[in-house]
Amino acid sequence: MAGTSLSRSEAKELTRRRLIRAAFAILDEEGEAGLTTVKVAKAAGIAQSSFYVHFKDRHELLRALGDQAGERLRATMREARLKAHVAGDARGHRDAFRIPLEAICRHPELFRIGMRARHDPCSPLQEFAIQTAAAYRAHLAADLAAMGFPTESEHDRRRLEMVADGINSLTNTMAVGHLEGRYPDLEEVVDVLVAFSKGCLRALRAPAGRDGADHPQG
Amino acid sequence: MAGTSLSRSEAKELTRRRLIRAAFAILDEEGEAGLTTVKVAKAAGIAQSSFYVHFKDRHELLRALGDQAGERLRATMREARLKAHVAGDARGHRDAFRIPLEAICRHPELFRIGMRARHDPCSPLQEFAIQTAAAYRAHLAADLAAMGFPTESEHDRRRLEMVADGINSLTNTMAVGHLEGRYPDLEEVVDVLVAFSKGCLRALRAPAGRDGADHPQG
DNA sequence: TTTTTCACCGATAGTACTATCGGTGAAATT
DNA sequence: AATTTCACCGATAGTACTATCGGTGAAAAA
Repeated sequence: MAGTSLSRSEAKELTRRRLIRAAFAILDEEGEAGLTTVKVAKAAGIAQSSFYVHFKDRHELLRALGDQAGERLRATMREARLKAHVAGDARGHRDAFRIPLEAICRHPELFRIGMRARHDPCSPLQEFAIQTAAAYRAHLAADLAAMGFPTESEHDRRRLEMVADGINSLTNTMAVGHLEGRYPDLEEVVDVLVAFSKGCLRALRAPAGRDGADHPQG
Repeated sequence: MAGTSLSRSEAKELTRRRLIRAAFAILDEEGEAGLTTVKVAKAAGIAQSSFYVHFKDRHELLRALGDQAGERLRATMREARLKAHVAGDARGHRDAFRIPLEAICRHPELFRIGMRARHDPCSPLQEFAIQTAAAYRAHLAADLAAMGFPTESEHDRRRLEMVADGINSLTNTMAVGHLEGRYPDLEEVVDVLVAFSKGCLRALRAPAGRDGADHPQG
């Protein structure tokens, strides 16, 4: 092996990274209930008691996991914004859906963990998951406004939020289907997402649907 | 109090029901990690050891919870089918979205538990949650086919599944938003769901979109 | 009335995990 | 070279939960 001798701080940092990597793997495979100091330490190749050299307690590990996941997410969103700006209009539109899908596929374990934490009230990661969803929603809402959604009235803005929320969940659902092998062609997934959003855009730009004047009971 | 004297089997059945009710409450509030025999028994007002009079072990309780949730869901879906058949076309369309939403609002704790279990590999309820999602998807796919989605080719059928999957997740997401108070008007939620699905229907019935002939890479 | 059944109880053995403590040897510092 | 630092170790106290066991009293059966 090359470079066997590491400085003490380098070795510690490496061990810490091993712990976090092991924690993500366990979190993905066994859920939060399976994430014990015993298992994480063993998976990282150190004694259980040495876990506390790196983290004050179990809770601090979870906080570190959330931080790291958030960091990775922000990087992905920066990248997505950049690419979308560079690309043209129609192409940028497809990218707006493809890039998040690709990001999910790059780190599916992180995505799955987030999906789980989203609805788990006893998870320290729940707050992170909710903030993540909100951030992605805001990201999307800006794109949709640029696409032509009206944003004048209070009603319009709430509807925009609902649509962004919807497209977010659609993206997640399609990603799950893709990861489970049900929708193997990612371009087809993008097609469906585009159809959903474009269809919705068109339906909502037309002032009223076809069922009633506005909506029957206010 | 009236009818204080219950037969032994009646009293036992009542205690069992108290246990299940307590279990659902704890599952909703604290997640599956908080669902211990200690807490459930205490919440139901019996000794921890007496838990085992009613259930072989902790796992059997979870199975019972899944069974009960499934039973309630099937009843809801029967009801929805019935109402949709009775109602006319345009009205039935709105109902197809409103009825599941109302069912969710009737038992939000059950819904939340399902959402959580859906992505939790160590949950005995995961299988139930996945089957529930699949059943609802099938239910919806039939409705969509009736609405005019093409179902001839393999490609069409997969796309139909994707759309059903999508509408399912949209319904869930809107329900969450409604339960969290972000989308207080249920009719508006139905509007958005209708717009999504009708828009998608229209976009997909037209053979190709506007970005490319079919989809670039096959 | 006498006997049996059984839902419930308290106590407890066994298990798994958290977090602390003193010890150790190699890296870092002096 | 002598000393200090500290990442890691094994041992262990403390905690929470699961599941079993023998006992109890009232309902049910005889």
